[in-house]
Amino acid sequence: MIAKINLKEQGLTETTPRLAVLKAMEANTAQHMSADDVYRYLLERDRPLPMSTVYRVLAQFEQAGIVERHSFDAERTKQVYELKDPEHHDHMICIKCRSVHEFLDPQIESRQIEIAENLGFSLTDHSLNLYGICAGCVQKDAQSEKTIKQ
Amino acid sequence: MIAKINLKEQGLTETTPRLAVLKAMEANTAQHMSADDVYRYLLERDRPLPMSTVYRVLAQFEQAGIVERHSFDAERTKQVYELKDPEHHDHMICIKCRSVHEFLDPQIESRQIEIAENLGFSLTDHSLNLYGICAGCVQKDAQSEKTIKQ
DNA sequence: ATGGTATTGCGACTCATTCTCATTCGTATT
DNA sequence: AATACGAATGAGAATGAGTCGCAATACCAT
Ligand SMILES: [Mn+2]
Ligand SMILES: [Mn+2]
Ligand SMILES: [Zn+2]
Ligand SMILES: [Zn+2]
Repeated sequence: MIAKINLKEQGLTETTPRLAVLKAMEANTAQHMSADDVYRYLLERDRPLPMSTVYRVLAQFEQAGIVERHSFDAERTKQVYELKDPEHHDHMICIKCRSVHEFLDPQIESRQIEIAENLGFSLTDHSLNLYGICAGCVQKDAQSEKTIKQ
Repeated sequence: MIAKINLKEQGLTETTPRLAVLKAMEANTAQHMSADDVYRYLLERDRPLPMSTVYRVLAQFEQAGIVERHSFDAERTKQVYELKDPEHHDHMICIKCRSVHEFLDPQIESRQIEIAENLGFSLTDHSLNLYGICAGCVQKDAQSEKTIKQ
């Protein structure tokens, strides 16, 4: 449940493109969306916005703390956005099916703070991504192993 | 201390470009080097290699497990490489001076494994980056605060 | 309405990285 | 030592995500 976002309260005037992008994000809270995902969503479900505007608005939203940007996928770096979770969470990404699990581990969170403190670092942010093979894909893998052996 | 690397043992024939890139990496273990850093290092200290070859060789090294690739810097994604640490470590990056501290925290490491297990994930890899302001930059910040107030 | 500021649309641009392909190298075989 | 053949390289073109510049619009306060 992400609180209803009011652009004005975030210091952004309510323009048509901004409202459109916000709607796109709110309609897809289950996913992490690339700029292109937003672009295509609006093209199909709403009104077309040029990519440059999509990027610009997402950047404005990021600055305003409305969305968060991530680069999963160490390699092919296409960045993705999601509405900012007032809590905060980290991500576990399946390298087979690209599915993403979100989690929050208090132990890890507090260790990070301790580590930073010990080094005299003033911690402002962090990103933790776990990569692996999700339960579903592990099973599929086991299946095809069998098939091959037959 | 990173063990002497033998290309043949890693399944790579010893060609001049490969040896050059390897030397560049070994001469700069204190840093995380971008492809361009490697390129410029070789240009100045050794023999010029085309960027395409630098990228190609670094990719080969990555596949062979000789180097690791990271994208620090959530924003301007220029990737960096380092000789693979047989231990493994995570990174804390100063957002002011771009300096990088390496650390390894057994608690965090083992929590990650537990988290993955609990979700049925088969963990293959992870990346943890802490962002903040390093001790040095915190001080500088404090200094300039004072100066402004005068 | 008027003027001034903020935002948008459009295309051009950047720049890291990858790709293509002709040439060259490495190595095994006659 | 010539030949053959796949592997690796060099040079530059191509790709593609993301950014920029700027004229046209929209928004807002007088
Ligand atoms: Mn998320
Ligand atoms: Mn490192
Ligand atoms: Zn999966
Ligand atoms: Zn610093």
